[in-house]
Amino acid sequence: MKLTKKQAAENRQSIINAAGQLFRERGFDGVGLDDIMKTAGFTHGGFYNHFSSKEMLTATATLSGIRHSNSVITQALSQQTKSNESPLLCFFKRYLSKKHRDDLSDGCTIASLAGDAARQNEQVQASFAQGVNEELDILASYVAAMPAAGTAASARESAIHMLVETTGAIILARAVAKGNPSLSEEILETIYTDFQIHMKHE
Amino acid sequence: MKLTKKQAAENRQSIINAAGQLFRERGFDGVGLDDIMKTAGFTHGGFYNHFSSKEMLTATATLSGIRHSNSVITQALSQQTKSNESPLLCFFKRYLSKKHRDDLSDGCTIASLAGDAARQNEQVQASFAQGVNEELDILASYVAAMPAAGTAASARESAIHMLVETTGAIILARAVAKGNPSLSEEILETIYTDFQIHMKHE
DNA sequence: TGTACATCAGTGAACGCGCGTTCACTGATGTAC
DNA sequence: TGTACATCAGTGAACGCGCGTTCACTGATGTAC
Repeated sequence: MKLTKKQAAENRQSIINAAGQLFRERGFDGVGLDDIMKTAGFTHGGFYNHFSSKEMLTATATLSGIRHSNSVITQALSQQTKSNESPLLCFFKRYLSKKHRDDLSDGCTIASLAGDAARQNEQVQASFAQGVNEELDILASYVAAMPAAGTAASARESAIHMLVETTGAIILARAVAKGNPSLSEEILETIYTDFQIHMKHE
Repeated sequence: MKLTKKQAAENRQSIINAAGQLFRERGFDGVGLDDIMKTAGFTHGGFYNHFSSKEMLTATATLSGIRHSNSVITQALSQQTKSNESPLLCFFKRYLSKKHRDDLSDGCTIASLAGDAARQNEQVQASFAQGVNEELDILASYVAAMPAAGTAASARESAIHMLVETTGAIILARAVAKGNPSLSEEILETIYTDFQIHMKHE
């Protein structure tokens, strides 16, 4: 039962999407091809018609997942907010919320998989780096367009800073959430409050 | 061949130490009890004489690993540096170095395992949270003792900030190291430079 | 202090189970003529 | 435009292998008397 090229491409994308979701939830090592193919709606023997190995899927799903998260950011930054709240601060509020902390499968791919990516091969890390760079570009171009913007170099530095603080806070908040909920919230709130203060000064 | 209580306790600690090192290197899911027991110098059947499950070892090795890292920090902060450089800044320089980034097995336990800890049960996360709180205490009491110190609350906020930035930077730098070495270094340098500037202002 | 026995940290083999990968087979699609 | 055939995305079963866990056994230690 051969499929049309379009149908085959759609099925391939289903596998990538299922992998992205499950990887974010359980990590690269915590998910089998069996789970992924079942989630995508197929039997797992057919996996190798689309990818040569689990590592190839890992690299593909990583970039696809980060790009999906990035598109959410782009959308959030382009939206007008009620009141005169900055869209960036508004996004940080959502990003540093308990809701996002507890939502592994639909949340930020960088935050969910950075720890795992450290132990992956060059190919997976190249995908990860590509996604990170694209997010930095989004943040830097937003900062550069702000009223009190400095140089392009300082915009990129700000972007790196924002990325490190937001992902770092979520990663740590998740690591202690079940064991010490108040510490987890304290971390998120401290970093968010700091963004609030910083952005009023600019 | 029963052993003295002292010998048995030492052997138990060997297992914990081996687990800590291997977990930092390869993550909780990436290491088998076989590897751990072999590294500690035993056959793997004996594991259950010391721990009731892998999860119990995971919780124990996590706290032990973080405490070991914390003792390194305490030592670094109490040391006088040549020139009048701050011991804290000096520690950050070492923490945010390529050497530390590439040294998973002897490096910071929080940074190596935060991503994995997010997917562990309450018991492991309680250990993780305990270790994080102890590190925050170390940093906060150091900040509180600085010449320009503010309130105790602001010292803790500073500590959380430092923890999030340093671990966040190392985690992201590791995630892209093999795929984009210059991005990896850029992240480390940007965060370190920011600490330099901030600490001169205080 | 000596003796007899329970304890328990080791060993090494075995157990199910899930994993990544392979393979023979199917049958609709896409291509060559 | 029709026909004949190669292609290839599916299925479902099988393969080794490594994992966490269990178990029978060993023999020195620690304890009860």
